[in-house]
Amino acid sequence: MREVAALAGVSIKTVSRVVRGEAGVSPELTTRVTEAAAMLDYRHNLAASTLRGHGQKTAAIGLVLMDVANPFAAALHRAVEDFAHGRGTLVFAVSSDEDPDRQREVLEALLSRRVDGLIVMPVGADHSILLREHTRGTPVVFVDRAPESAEFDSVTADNREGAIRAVEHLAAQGHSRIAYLGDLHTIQTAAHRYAGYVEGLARSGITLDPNLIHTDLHSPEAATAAAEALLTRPDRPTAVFSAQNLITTALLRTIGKYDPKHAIAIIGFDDLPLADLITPPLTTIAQDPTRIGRTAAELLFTRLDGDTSPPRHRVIPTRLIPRGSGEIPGSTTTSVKTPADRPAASQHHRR
Amino acid sequence: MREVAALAGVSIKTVSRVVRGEAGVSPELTTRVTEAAAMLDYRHNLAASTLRGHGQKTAAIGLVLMDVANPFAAALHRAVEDFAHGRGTLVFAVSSDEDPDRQREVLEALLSRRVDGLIVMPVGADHSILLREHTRGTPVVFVDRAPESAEFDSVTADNREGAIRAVEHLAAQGHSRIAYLGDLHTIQTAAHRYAGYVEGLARSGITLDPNLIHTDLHSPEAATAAAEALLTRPDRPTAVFSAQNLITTALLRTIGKYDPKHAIAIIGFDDLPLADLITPPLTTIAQDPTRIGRTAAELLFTRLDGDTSPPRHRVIPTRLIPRGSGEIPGSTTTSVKTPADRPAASQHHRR
DNA sequence: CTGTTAGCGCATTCAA
DNA sequence: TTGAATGCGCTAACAG
Repeated sequence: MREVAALAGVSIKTVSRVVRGEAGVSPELTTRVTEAAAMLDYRHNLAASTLRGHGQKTAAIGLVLMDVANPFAAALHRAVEDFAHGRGTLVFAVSSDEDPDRQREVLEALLSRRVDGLIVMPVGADHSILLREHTRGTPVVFVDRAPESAEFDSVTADNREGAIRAVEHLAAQGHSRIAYLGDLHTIQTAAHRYAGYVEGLARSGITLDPNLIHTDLHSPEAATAAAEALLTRPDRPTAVFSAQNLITTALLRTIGKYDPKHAIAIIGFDDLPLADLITPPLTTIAQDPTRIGRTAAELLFTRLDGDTSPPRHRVIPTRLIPRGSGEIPGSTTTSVKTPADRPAASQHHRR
Repeated sequence: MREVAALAGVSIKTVSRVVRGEAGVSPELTTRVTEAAAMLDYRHNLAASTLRGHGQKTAAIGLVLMDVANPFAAALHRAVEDFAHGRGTLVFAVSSDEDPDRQREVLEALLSRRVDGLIVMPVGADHSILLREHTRGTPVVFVDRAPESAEFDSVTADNREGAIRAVEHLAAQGHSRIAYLGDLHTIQTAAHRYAGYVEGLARSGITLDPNLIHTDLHSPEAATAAAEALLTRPDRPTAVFSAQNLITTALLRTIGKYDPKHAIAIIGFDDLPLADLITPPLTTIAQDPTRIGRTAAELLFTRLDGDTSPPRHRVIPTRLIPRGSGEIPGSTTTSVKTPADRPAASQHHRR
């Protein structure tokens, strides 16, 4: 900057003004400075600028996801990026892998780079780092999962409601043996979806059968094993509610072997890219990651703009997308299969 | 930091040493400093540290993708993140949307934050910013697409070879009317895949038919329109090579209407998440985004470690994954369909 | 093993 | 409208 000033024959401060686009520099000097900067390959150093100026803002935010490559997370990331881009802000997206230790690492890395704010898909129950940082003045928004302590802003999908709808939808098709496959119970969304499953059964007047419930499925292998266990039972379920993306995929890969006629109804939580192209087309409870991300970014930037009102908790509705797999009918009664049910069923699962 | 030093009763430099984990501080002072830091909620400011210290490294790199939400890009991102994480480096991932103007914007944003290096999926032909930055000393690695000027390191998939393999595979199943659907010709990968298509036809002794070729399909709508045009031709193709992900998806969504019996063979470039679950299972030329990303990160960090050898160009092989759709046989001759071909065909497209 | 001094690149006083 | 001084938070080089 000194060199540019020298070459342009002005003071350092004038260069600073031009570079930052401040008003109050004569056009002539402006062009002289611009040219000198170009000539010297000068580039403004935002880090140094931040050190001294404008409220210490780094114009960068941190986004902690379970995995930047997860489709849900990636869509959310994109929405946050777009909003931030409009505000001249860059986003550091990092993966926690649902591992509290790794989350701590990445949070420290983010914080030591003095990000202006944080959007976090929290893992684990220990949010001490975030709490400390929050009281220190860094805005924090939770996404996908709400904190136990409602001190942070949050944006979540309506997991419970979505799960209820899924179960009621299956019950409405005549199913009463509805199985549940879900992720780690420690993950809040999983817990909520399970609660919704239970509630959905209750509302439909169906008695919960523990034999049809598999939780804590956190790997494709575990999901596959659970699906196999379920499908090989003598009294196997007529419908399955799969409460997570990867579990649904594992289920779909497994079910062909045990249910070649597609007699078992399936609803998956969270939409899948090619859900409409598989056989039968997959009925899903779709979340809206783009809207969740945008909403989270909105909340964060509102805080960055100085809003200090009480924490807000936004809940984004889910959407049931009936495509076929969730509309395969079951027998209306639990124990007896009337012949009348057969034709209807076959109509649905025929290609 | 000064406050921490005061509270711990040491000099500011000692605090610096402790915070940075430098050797040569007595255990006693270390704990005193650590406690004081905790008490004051002190956090190290990496930006300021960078300003003064260790070769001006910010421990952040920039990753310019076409879209952080694109599955290929997201997988690549994750690989880069993992490698960078092991080196204490954070990554700014941004989306260019294949738009040169937006790319310029995000590059400026990245560069003004003084990232240590750049991994870029380049768009457009004007790489002046990158060239300037490169000569200024910032390592730049191109991914997915190689620069015309071979001055930068690059990591690309073997697009041409993959396309050749796809076409030869289709030809080997007896197809000779093999259509091509491809993205914008200005995108290097698209051009290479097209070149591979042409070469594949040549090697198989098939005369190229311009009527079966649709390029510059850069939106789902364009892809759908092209697919419809192709499928409603009187002399429609018996096989289609779809050279891009989104185009393949559009094709699959369209083809059901015109080819309910699955008589047309399809190979798609780039693997799809549920490719194995659709009907018929989709044969693809799979890239390895994880390996591409890791390799790019390796090259970048090698440069950051001071390697100044000539530019390297790594080409990552693709893999043909036969799943069914690419193995649907065609008639061995172009004009005559012998009855003998029929049964074989039906075997394949039956569910 | 510890402390002192100087200055990274820039923006903010305040003065001209 | 422009410029000179001062310091942001930190670390390198050099003492002690």
